[in-house]
Amino acid sequence: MSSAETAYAMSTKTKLRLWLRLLKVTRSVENDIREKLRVEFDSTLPRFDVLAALYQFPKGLRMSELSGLLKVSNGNVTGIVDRLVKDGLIIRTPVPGDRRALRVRLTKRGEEEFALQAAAHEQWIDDLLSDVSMNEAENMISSFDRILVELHGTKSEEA
Amino acid sequence: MSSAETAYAMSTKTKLRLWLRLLKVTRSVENDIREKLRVEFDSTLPRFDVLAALYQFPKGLRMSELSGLLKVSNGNVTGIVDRLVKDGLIIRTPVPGDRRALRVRLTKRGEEEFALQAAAHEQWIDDLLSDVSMNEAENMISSFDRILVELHGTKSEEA
DNA sequence: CAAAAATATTTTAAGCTTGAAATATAATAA
DNA sequence: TTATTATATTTCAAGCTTAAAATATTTTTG
Repeated sequence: MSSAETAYAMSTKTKLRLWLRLLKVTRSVENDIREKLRVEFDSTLPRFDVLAALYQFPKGLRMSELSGLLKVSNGNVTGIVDRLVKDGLIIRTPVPGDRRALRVRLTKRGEEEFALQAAAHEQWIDDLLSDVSMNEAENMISSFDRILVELHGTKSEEA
Repeated sequence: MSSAETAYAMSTKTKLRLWLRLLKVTRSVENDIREKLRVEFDSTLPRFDVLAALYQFPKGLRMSELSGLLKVSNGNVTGIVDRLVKDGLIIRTPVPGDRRALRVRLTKRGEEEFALQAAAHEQWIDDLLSDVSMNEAENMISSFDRILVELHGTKSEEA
């Protein structure tokens, strides 16, 4: 094996290790947040994600915009939206001029409820990552931003 | 607002940003791997995770050891194991001396099949993270290791 | 205009996930 | 020994997730 091959193999193993750590950290934090949403707000992570997306778009989003933003399937969003509508946190309204489409937006109650959840969520994350220094966080953020460009770049090159 | 409060708020926002990037990268890679497992091996991430755990323990694991290792619920593992058994990749054997317990291990076929999947998986990760330098990867790994200590430390202190 | 293609959304089938309840067995205590 | 408590696992109900099929509507094309 040449030294180039050796270096390549090392890098492969290191990347695999990186991925496994990334996964472990993410799952650990996710499990924590999931549990807290369940206990403190009787809610779930997918519901939180939908509310968070709609909170950013007060005028609402079409179902397809919502699923595109969250990077989940259309059919998936349908079910979550159904339940949020039933709970009175969001509403579906027709889109004038296109009878196929529906716009979804937060109700007053949904907005108030999400504001509470978002504040708690921010604090949970601050606590969970309390050990991370500002400097370290910023370094990781820029690493991730470059990785994300690569991940999406690869994808769009394929298309 | 004092300058201490300002710094605190900045750090909170930075950590939230870090968490959102972490989540985005992880989900993006996961979606990619999930798709590849589906197309190339007609399998899923949870199945891969179970096989990977069993591959490390040739003598097998009890159901509860398996769910503990994977950090998922007991009932969850039951279903995944059911399907893997049906596909002939793993087997359940009784534990001598304890008729409540079952040990699960890979079959010959399961071992061979997982070896193929693991090799492909390693390559997929290498490709997806091709933009990450060795140095960067190692820095992130040590950051994550410290974060993981914190995450688990917090948990065990609570208990 | 009428047929065909495209778009927006929902439904469906199968699998994943959880917490809680149910079973079965084992260990402990009275 | 028998009742109680603990442990190992499965079952259950509810919700999340996907890809593919089905509906409904709009746009494009012939």
